[in-house]
Amino acid sequence: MRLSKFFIPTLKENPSDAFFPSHILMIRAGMIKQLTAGVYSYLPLGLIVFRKIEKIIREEMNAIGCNEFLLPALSPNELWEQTGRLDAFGDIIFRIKNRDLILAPTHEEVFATIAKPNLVSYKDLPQMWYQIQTKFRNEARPKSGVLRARQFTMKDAYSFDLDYNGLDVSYKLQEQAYRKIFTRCGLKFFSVEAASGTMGGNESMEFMVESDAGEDIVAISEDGTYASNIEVATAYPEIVERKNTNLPYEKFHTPNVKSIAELADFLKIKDKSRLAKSRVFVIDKQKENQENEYILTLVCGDDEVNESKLEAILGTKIRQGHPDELIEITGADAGSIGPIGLKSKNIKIIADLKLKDSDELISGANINDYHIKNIDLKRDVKDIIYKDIRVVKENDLTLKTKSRIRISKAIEVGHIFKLGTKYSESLGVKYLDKDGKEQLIVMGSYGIGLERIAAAFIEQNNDDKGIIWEGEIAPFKVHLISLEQGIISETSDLIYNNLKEKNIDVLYDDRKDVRAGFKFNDADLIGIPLQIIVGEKFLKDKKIEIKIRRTNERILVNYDDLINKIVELIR
RNA sequence: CGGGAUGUAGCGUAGCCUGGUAGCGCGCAUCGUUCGGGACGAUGAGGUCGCCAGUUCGAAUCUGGCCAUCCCGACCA
Repeated sequence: MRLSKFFIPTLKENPSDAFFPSHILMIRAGMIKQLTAGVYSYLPLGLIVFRKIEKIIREEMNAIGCNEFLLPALSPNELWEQTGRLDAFGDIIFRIKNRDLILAPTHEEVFATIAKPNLVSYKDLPQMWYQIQTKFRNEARPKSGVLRARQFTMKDAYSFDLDYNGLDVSYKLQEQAYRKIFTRCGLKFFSVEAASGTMGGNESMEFMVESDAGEDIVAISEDGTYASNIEVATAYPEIVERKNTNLPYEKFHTPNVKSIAELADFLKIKDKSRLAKSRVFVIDKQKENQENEYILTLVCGDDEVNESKLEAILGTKIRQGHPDELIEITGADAGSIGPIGLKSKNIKIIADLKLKDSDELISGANINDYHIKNIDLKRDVKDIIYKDIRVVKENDLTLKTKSRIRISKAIEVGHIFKLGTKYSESLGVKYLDKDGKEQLIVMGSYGIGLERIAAAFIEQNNDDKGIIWEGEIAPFKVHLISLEQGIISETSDLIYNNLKEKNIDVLYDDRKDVRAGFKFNDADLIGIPLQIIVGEKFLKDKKIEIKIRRTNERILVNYDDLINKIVELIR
């Protein structure tokens, strides 16, 4: 491609509303342009990169026998009502105003409607289907460029199996394909255990790229044996040891003490582990004649409650109690709540494993400005349940190997789910087995965010000059820079044609009246791995300069050896 | 959805407090000089100052409403 004909609006200055390197550089290198919040136009250079990622994904999906489809983005409301996801997704779904249609945020339902009349016998299974298609999600807060957009490209795949053993096989195939895809895309990635959220199902795995621009938080062990999304991460519980002093519990006055930090200050202590932190959660009633359920959680003062773990334990959505509810339920405001003397009897108490049978604890008295000391959970709190409900912290140890845990931010580039029968049940996707008995098809679902791969790659591969492409997803292999007219232009044209003959993707900066420095800076910004610089300085000795973008290393080669050297460097 | 900020030429911004000719840098056009790390000089084009209403002789500037964008949080395959 000749740069004189290529539309690539590079920018010298940083756009004012971009903060992360990938966002800044994708705009500055002319890859994308924002149309409105969370919606981007893909410009030629960006599209070339996205297409290369698509090609890798397509090849790896086809390699495991996955069939490519292309489903519509529009989809009837009715279909989504059948699985209950019109409500479950809520505001995240874009709705068409003048038709009962939605813009699909994912495609389980639509694929299932194809499966239903066609996968009817055990002989039809298993099947794996996928598409690479535009998804629409009405994100409340789009951010960080293409990392969280309202319109984006996803590879979504679905497996249909006879039973759970079959699902395990399909899931494993997808997992292996994912590892190949991300490796070929040049990402430094890792996989983590994950929560499945509104997708349903039990087991799920996320593929993560560590980056400050990421929105997920992960716990990673130093010995490399453990990595998990913080939502489901567990650590070795350092039990708060019993002292067995058997002191009676005692109420004491704590004026204006509202938080654990203030309580520690008031008591002049540093170790907050015996200051049991209480929080009240509510499960809203499902029907009119039911009552709300309340849960009081206890964790060590320096820990936090992990609400997603709590939801998993309870098997339902929870919410934090409103301030006016708290008084009603406990008798006190947040800050003076504890496990003893609760006003309402209908409260389930769940304590973290670290507090198992602990004594000499201090917690709220359920009377404003009072706390209780010498609480012995074993002695004083009946019907207490111990569960792992805390958020894993930096320097915690892993459960199995006691390796130190690090907390980091990460970009989720892929997510695979063992869905099970959630959709086949609600949509009636069944087959007849060998014995002529009706069975539910067991499904899996597998997603990759295309643009996120590109953004994650740039997050991991950039410097103060720009992007540093490498490997298969580089938009071009070589950036040929011609520095003058006359003989230099002729030589450059020759090199350009030779490279094209060798099928080497080359971007040729043949622009006239553009000064050298401008071309060099554009080249570093766009970040093609190899630069060939043709200028008078070396051409007078029949030499051509090759610059390696990543290392800034410069290699001088004889004109006649250039193509061979380039072929060698690309390999 | 809650909190905060911003909106002035294609991009980055000053001016707003204290109302009176809309300014600068980059980019763009023409000419000349320059020509291996975002050149220099000269001339020039480009603006409903986010939108609507109000106050005023007069509003980019003051007031109110709306819209948009960004940041923090909530939410979130």
